[in-house]
Amino acid sequence: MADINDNTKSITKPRGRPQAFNQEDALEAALNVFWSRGYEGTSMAELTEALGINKPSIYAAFGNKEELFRQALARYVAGPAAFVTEVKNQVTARQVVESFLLQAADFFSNKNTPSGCMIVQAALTCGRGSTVVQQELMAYRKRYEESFIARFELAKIQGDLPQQVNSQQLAKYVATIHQGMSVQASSGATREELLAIADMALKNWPTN
Amino acid sequence: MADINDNTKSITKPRGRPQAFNQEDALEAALNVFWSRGYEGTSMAELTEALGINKPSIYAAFGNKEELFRQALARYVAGPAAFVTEVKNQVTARQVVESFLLQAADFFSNKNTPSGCMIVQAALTCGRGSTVVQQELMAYRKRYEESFIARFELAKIQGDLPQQVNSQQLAKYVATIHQGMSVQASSGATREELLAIADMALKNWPTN
DNA sequence: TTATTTATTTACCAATCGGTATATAAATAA
DNA sequence: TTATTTATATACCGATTGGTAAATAAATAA
Repeated sequence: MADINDNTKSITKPRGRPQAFNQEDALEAALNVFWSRGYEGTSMAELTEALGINKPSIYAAFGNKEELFRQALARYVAGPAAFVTEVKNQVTARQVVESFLLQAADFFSNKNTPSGCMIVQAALTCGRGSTVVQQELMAYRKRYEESFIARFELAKIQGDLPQQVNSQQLAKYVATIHQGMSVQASSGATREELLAIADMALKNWPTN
Repeated sequence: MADINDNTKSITKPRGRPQAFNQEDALEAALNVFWSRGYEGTSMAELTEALGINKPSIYAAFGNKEELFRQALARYVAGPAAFVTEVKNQVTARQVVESFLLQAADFFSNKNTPSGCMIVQAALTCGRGSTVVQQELMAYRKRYEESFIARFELAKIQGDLPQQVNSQQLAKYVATIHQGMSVQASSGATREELLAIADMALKNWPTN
């Protein structure tokens, strides 16, 4: 029997005038602006300029400024910042954190992208009208921290992290280094300087 | 002979209508708004509300928004954040940093003041029109870092810090912890959590 | 008292903010 | 062709931004 929701024939061309821009490219351009200027520091005027698209087209494609920011943020997490999730596949907790901080040093000082972490910087402070975005970024940071806690608990079970280690504290310590490095990067710290910071923080790894 | 610029007789009352508000109190109120909302996140409307003064009086007393911010920042440095300078009077480098990070933990989590460090948060990202303020805050951070470098060099001369220590790297490490703690505090970290981070960072102190 | 000086209040300014109504252009469907 | 659908460009919206002109109030000086 034929499926009523059969969409296999949707190879047919869409009905009206085709979009004149590549939506992924536009989203990446928006990401770069939000990443370097923050949420409130980015104006719709600057976005139209950077995307090469007029405002009504942006609103038709992405909703509004806040929605565009959310989609840009999702792209940031899945794209340039994906290493933060991937490092958890390292075999030991120590290797996870080493890989995390060293890659962060590279990432934050990459001259082809804005300096520092978008999730840390995009709305640390903001006006009354943007507290929703501010809290969403806080929630992102909290979730990342919790994922490190879970990884450390796993490491304790697997035996590569001492039982007496406080996973919450260790995760908060690692997150703090990461966030501090982000501030340093946006203040002009070089790759070498960031690597030296990461090295120093890693000297501090708990042992039996 | 009488000094032409003799101002000793300036006990005389000023000429016109007296200021109806206490300028120091107003500046402190402005500091609190800028501290919690950042430079761009603070509007003149919110300032008039917080200071209880109309805009023309603010402009007459402080210049403009940018100047008011600068004066509030100077008050921040000389007042609540004065401990950052004072800790350098501790006798050893190790004591300087310990005192610095533990006091920062207290300071950032003080419930009577905004969370985190104004110099870190007030303009990490901003719109095109505020890059001057952004760079001034960067310069503040750089100066603080340099003052720690100088203190560590002194400690090496005084013999309480090993000669092979790289003062630049150590100062950058300490600054990174501080800045990371600031982000943590503005994300809701408690005093105890911040103290645990500081303790962990201090475990890492260089020895012979 | 009257003149002068300074601060406050009110009302306003141009520019910019995020967001949209309207008209037109470019595609497919019939 | 004509109708329908969707995207574009232009021009505009009310609200808010930082900042000020003008009128009034409160003090001292003469």
